[in-house]
Amino acid sequence: MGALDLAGARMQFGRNAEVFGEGEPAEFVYKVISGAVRSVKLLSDGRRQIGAFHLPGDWFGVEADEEHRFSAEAVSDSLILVVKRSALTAMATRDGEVARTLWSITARDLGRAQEHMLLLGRRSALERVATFLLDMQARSPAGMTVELPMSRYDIADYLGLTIETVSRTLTLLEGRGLIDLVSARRIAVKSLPALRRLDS
Amino acid sequence: MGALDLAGARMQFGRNAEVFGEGEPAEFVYKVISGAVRSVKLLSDGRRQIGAFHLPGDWFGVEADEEHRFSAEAVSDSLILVVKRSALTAMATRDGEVARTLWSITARDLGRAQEHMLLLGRRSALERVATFLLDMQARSPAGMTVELPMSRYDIADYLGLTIETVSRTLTLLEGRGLIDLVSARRIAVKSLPALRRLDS
DNA sequence: CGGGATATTGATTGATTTCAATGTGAGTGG
DNA sequence: CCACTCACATTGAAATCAATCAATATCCCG
Repeated sequence: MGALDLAGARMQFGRNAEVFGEGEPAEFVYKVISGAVRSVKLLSDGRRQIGAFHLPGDWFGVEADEEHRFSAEAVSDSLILVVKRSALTAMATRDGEVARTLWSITARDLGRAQEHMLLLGRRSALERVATFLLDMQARSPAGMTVELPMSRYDIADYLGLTIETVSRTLTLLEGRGLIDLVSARRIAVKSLPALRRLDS
Repeated sequence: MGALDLAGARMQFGRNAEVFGEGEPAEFVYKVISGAVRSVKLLSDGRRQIGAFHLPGDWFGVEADEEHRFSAEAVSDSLILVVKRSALTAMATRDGEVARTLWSITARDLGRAQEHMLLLGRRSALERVATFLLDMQARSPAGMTVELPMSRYDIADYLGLTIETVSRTLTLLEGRGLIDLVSARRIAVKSLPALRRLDS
């Protein structure tokens, strides 16, 4: 994905700062350099659905449409690469490879959304949390210790659960010896296979 | 979307016939001419998640990747336009507009998946069913009478509910005077605004 | 006119939410 | 350096909504 990295500015966003809002013109595309970003939709009654977490290396905010379908907020202090979209679409009309890359990013997002859909369908709290931990582990730099940049509240809104249920489920997994709750934001995976067995 | 319609064959699929399977090479792309198609993922324990219903005019099975991420099955007897994918991607490398169209289809799928994600998140059965009815109404040819090509079982697996809950919720909506259950597969919407109020 | 699949309705159970209280930990100011 | 505080997290008890188990009912379709 080299081509897209060109001509971008690096911007710092503080914890909870909004990168862009739902419905805003999709003037830029973004890439996480460090930190973490969440894609958020808010319902009228205040309920919140987090569509995805974006970790270092992930592109986000890439739309085929003219406006952003989600808001994006920094989960923790984050460094973000910001690239002007018009430059890209102009390139895409000339350069087939750029066009193909943009399509791939959208397709990858679609894959993620579909997986997430599956997760939110008829799955128990235990399955949801297990799947979430496996995903975070797989996307973590390395090792069996996972650093969670997000709060329980974020996790709950991502999994379609309450913070209490997330908390209880983590405690349950610890009780079964599958994980170790080193601290609230740091979880050591003791048995990947056992977690995978919960992931159906 | 004219360009994509070229060079396709029309194929008939009977009720419940598989159009393609999850993991199969994505050799063709498809468009519903008449009937209805469901995108399906199966979990190991038999639970099923329906990712989308495709109605006449909808493209489906368009992948950026080399294989299909869902299975597709005819909900009712359906006439499907089948277009060789290699022809398209070849066109896409030469013709920027075709590339752009393919991207748009994927982006539209993404939008649908994201909406569906929202639906499957923390929403009550009443909200899910109301949203489903509104969506079907909006996609229906015209009028306030919606023909449902799919079974309660399909609806349940689409909404992440059981058939009993779907059935009870429809009965509840009828009791409240928002809809009329003309027959199992035909629902008359009596009050669009009232349904919308349930859609948060 | 059956007959089997599909749908509705009823009773009960159970998982998750809700309400409520307590615990923990990071950052701040005395 | 320690106590304080506020946000975040855990734990407990009760309520609730949907799932499950079970029994009809209805509708196509042959």
